[in-house]
Amino acid sequence: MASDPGARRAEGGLTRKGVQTRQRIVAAAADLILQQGVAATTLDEVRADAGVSSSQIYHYFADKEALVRAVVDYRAQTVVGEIHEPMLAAIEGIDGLRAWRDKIVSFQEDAGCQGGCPLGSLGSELAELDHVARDDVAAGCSRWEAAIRACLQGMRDRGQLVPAADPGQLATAMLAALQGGLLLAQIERSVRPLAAALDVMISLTESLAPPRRLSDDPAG
Amino acid sequence: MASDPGARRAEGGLTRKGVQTRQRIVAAAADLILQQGVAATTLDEVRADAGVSSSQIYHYFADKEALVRAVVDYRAQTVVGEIHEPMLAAIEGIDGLRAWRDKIVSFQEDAGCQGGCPLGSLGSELAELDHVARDDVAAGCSRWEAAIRACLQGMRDRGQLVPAADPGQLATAMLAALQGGLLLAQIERSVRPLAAALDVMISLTESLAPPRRLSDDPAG
DNA sequence: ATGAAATTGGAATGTCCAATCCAGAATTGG
DNA sequence: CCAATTCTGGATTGGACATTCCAATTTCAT
Repeated sequence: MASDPGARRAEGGLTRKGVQTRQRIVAAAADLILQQGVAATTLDEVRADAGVSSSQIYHYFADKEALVRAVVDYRAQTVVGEIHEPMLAAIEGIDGLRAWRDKIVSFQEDAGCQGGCPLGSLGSELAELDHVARDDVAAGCSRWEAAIRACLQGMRDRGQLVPAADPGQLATAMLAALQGGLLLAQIERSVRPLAAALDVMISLTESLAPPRRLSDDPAG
Repeated sequence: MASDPGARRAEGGLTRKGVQTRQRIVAAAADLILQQGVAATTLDEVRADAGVSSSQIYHYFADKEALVRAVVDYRAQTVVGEIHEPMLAAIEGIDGLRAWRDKIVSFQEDAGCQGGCPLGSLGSELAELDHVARDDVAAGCSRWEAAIRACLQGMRDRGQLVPAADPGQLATAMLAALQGGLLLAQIERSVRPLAAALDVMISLTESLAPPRRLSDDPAG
């Protein structure tokens, strides 16, 4: 009825600055949680790292649980939506898959194998404590799996994999190997298990390439 | 010098009853921690479930951290030492590997996919918070991996796998697939990812069987 | 049996941390 | 500019939980 008064902007009812502040809080919380887990991260640490005051957190989030859920959404969006989906969509063959593996391995190497998977470790810690958060993580994993499947499906459609190959099952196994490899790497503080798990899965994929035929054009 | 007085028994200086009480505390803590994680498990819950009083916990353990470390050792011993090592040692071929897979999958099915891996989830939650506990989990994983490797090595030695197969790398990938499958199953509340991951790894192992030769005895 | 030491019970303590409150500052549409 | 409303800051509160304390009981070697 009345015209919208005050400083309203986005749908959530936040001004430009408000959106920035909220984002700063989520990012700070996400970093701390990756480093030390949800339970060990206090809102006071988040407050300090984000450079905000205590009441600001409660201005944007109902409670810690709501902030954690925002962190889950943030991780799902960045890890899957902004990193893996584009990378996987650009893959055109086994070599692309190897480059994908190399990026993952060297990223963990640079991180000193700390924190494990930003999404998977959230799932492990929250699965039995917050069913909404678990569903959100599950949705992220589902998206991730679908991106891998689409990559493999594309390879099969282009004749780079035999028709008998099952992109769905392979994608599930690939994601499991990735998650397990990240976990073992975190525990062992070495990328060895991560690299081995991905290498085995990629070798398997390579073994599903159709046999070379004389009519194939090697320069294609 | 003086003869050992009082009710001393084992090396730890505990009587029979003391050992039982301590064991009851560790088992209760292990169950609670599997269900809801380390941070969400209070010592008061452990006290109630174990049927002991508060001071007893502090009689046997210096603090919560010490109890958690005891739980890690307990899990490593039961999961790896008492379950998987014997099972893997008894495997004689691909069929045995499939039976191993079936037991893991139906166990998780019965558990409603709750809790994930009793050892792996501890690793995920503790890796960045307690380096001693992380080392203990790493030692357990290392034993687990060795048991899988010995199983595959045995198959290769018996000529069930081609000489080019690498039991070390395969075992690492198998454990990663298992851990990742357990995590995804916990998040998705379905054994689907766990079954798919193990099936793919076992199919791969099967594909490493040497080709049938006419001189082989099909009844052997 | 007996006494020294281990074991047990329950109440008390102190700290940490999530969550609240209210007053003051910044922002924006009109 | 101005008034409405959002945004911000710091102090406060209340509860949960790990940890401590001491007295009472049980256990076991001799």
